[in-house]
Amino acid sequence: MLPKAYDPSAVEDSIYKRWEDSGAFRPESCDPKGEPFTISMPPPNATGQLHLGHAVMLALEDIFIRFQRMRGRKTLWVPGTDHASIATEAVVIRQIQKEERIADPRKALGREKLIARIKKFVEESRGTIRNQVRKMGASCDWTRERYTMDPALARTTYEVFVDMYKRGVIYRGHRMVNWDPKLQTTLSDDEVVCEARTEPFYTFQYGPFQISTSRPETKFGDKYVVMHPEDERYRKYKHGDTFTAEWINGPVHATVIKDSVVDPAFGTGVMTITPWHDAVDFGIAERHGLEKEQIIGFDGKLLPAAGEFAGTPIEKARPLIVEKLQKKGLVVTTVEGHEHNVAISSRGGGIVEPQIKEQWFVDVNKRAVNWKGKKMTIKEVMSDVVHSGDVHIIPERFNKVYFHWIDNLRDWCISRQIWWGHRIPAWYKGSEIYVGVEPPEGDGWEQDSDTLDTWYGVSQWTWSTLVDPKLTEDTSLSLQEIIKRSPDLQAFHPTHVMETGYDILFFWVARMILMTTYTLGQVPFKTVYLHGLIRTRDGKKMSKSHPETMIDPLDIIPKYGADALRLSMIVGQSPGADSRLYEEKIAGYRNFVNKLWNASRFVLLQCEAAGLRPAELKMDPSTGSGGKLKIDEYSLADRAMLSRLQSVIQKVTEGLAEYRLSEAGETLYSFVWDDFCDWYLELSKGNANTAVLVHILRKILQLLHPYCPFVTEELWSQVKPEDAGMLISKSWPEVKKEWVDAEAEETFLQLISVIQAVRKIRADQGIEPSKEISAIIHTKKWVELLESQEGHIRRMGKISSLTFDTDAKPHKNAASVFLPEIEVHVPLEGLIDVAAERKKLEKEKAELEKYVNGIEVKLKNADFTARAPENVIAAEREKKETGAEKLRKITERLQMLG
RNA sequence: GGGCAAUUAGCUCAGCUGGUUAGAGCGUCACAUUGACAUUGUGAAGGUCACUGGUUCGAAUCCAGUAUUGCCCACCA
Repeated sequence: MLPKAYDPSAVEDSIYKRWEDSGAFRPESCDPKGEPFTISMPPPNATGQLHLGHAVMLALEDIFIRFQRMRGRKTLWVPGTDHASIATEAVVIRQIQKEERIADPRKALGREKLIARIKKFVEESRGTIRNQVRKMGASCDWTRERYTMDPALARTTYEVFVDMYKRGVIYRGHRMVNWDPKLQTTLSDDEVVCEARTEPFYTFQYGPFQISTSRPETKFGDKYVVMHPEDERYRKYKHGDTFTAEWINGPVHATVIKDSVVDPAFGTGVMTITPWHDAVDFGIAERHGLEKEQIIGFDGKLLPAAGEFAGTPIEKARPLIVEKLQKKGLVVTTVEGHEHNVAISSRGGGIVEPQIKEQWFVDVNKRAVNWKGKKMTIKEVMSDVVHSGDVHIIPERFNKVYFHWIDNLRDWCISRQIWWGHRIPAWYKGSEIYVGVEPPEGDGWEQDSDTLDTWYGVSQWTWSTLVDPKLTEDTSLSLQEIIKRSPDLQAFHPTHVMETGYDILFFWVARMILMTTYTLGQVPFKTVYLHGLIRTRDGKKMSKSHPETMIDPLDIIPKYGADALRLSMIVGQSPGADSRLYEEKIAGYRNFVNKLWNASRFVLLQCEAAGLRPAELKMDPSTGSGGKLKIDEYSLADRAMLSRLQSVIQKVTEGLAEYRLSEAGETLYSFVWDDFCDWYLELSKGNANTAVLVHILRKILQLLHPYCPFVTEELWSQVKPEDAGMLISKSWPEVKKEWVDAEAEETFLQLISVIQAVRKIRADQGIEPSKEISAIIHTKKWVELLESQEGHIRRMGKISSLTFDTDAKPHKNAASVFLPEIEVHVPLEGLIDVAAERKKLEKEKAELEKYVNGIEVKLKNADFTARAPENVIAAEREKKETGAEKLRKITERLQMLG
């Protein structure tokens, strides 16, 4: 017999092992005729611990996968890890700095040794991650585990790079980049975050002009003044005019430039430019062919161009420069508290300095993708796949965000000045350049020292993980041949769902669309399901700097079980919205899991009492063969429950298929707790139909399995039919239409109403709960059904005597329980007054009739009419038709009321 | 500066395309409870659905505006 309480930590690990050992996670164990269903697990960074973000990702994907697997799809869920170049290198460097007190590990160790250290660190982390993923119950195919630094994935990364280079999509050029002086590397636009700072805003005299800036330290080399071509105030100055201005380190020869990016309304309408350190200025300089000069070094210190300030870090130089200008009398005004945005590195937290550097870029405007029979630009394809619905984003509102991002997308800087990652496959010899997967022949070639942005390689993840690694060892095969010959790639790509946090929609989801459409001519996935951030009870972000705010899945699982954790993150959450998590919530779902456990325990006890083995029990109420009852011989409660079960199966199946996990989960939660436990099991006491009990329990376990796989699998082993295998591979329950019995459900509700009414009488009359009372119940329509349930009603309502009287007339002072046919002859207040109810319905019906009969379409909004009149009319008509349906419903209810 | 979302019970949130008495969980209170389950059961209290207008027979739901909060985007020096 089962213990009284469920102890997840006692069984979870062994259940997981049984699943894994059985091969159930592999598509090869699924029905060979099943349609494939694939998910690529977003690879966690190989930096160590999994957090709640990973936990929610694993829970969601596991639910998708388990549901489809149980339905007979050939499911594949590919796990893996990401080398996470910048993040991992930073973690290891910090570790070395801390533990070995080496100030600059890069310098001290050199490239080879540092990489070796990182590799070792990553190996350990990956082990930890694998273990953590298992703890969550994730049913992914470990035999297909991948890592972004696998030789096979490195090969595909390089092949795509070389291909893009050859077709001119990847280019090398001097461009404005986001330079992180702290980490000594460039960053992509997405790795830069803006932070509002208030700093003084200075206006300086510059020749005849006044110019404003919050960054005086960049102004040394400024020798162009720019204004809007149509600014009347500066009409007398012509484009190309020159003049001499006294400036920080003496006079400069300046030139007037007219450009329409300048906003005449801002400040004085005139600005000087610093093309090397500002993207706008760079654009102006490019348009007019102006000189560019570097003022700030890559170490964040001023260069010789700053004269006496050379070598000073910029933040120190600023007040000194202002002071000097002040002495020269060139400061016009200083406004304190000017708010502007400062670019901060999301990686290292340092201030990002725009610099010009030679870097590798992906050209997003190159017409180089073959898509739907057309040559399109990367941008166009990225936009098209979402517009056309090839990729469907859940929740939909992220479409807008996505399109906005695409519209503003600029070339993607993919080179990073760090060592950990895929090294750029380019070699230089003097002015020669060679780009290829294999190093060039001959001496004197030196490889580019930079590595690729992590997101470049991992953006091929959905398909590079499916490439057959053996094929990539054969250097004579082209990438397209490898793709064609890889069986998994052919069978399982495109993947079905990409489930990830909305915070990496741009970093990753968009880039996967880019890289995969380019290389394969396929979308990487059909549906994008975005989850939100998990926050603390107060709605704050959980952060490493405040460990007390963190909930660690590995602390929670031993205490509450993986199932409870999963439920607490899924049920009651909607996609794309942030949610809060705290221990009481998890405890609530632990209680639910335990409730399920004990309900099963009760069922088993009933079987034992009847001398039956649950495994042998089969329910086939349609035939009634083998001495069993036919369904219409079942009790009211049995039929009502079986009928209710059918609609639950339908709702849950639809919900899961349409990614409405929370809704389906809630349906199950309330069915199990409110219907099955609180009513059906109570009614079964002393009069149980074990076949039905076992049947419903089995269906519940099946339906719940995607949500809480461990406890359901454990219980399944107790109640499963003899010939059935593990729950993980059991087929999903089907709706049996012939068991739907609306009348039984309705009557059952009446029965419950009677019981509740009696309880209420007791409360209202102040009758002590321990004391039994007498009640007379008159029924007309359902007298037979209710008579069969007399025992239950008496028992649950604590009624000492019940009388059924079919001929009784409705009593004036009787309190009626919803229907006039059931009356309780005890005066009481607060129950539904049938007369009032009828009146209300009649009024509503009359009102509806006016509007529903003979559809009169009235257009509500003139604007809409102008735009799409037909649509509006159609929509309006449809509305009226649903109105008609409502009318029908009301009429029906009125008839029921008599 | 642009965009998106949220605002419903003390707390966390449901409420789909407008229509029975606005729901759930937690918390609170009362009562129950010796055999599935105290990780329980039954019930109660608690909401003018942020505000103001509008559309409608009818609005938490649709529209407009306001306020507060949060997020994303952005080259205003």
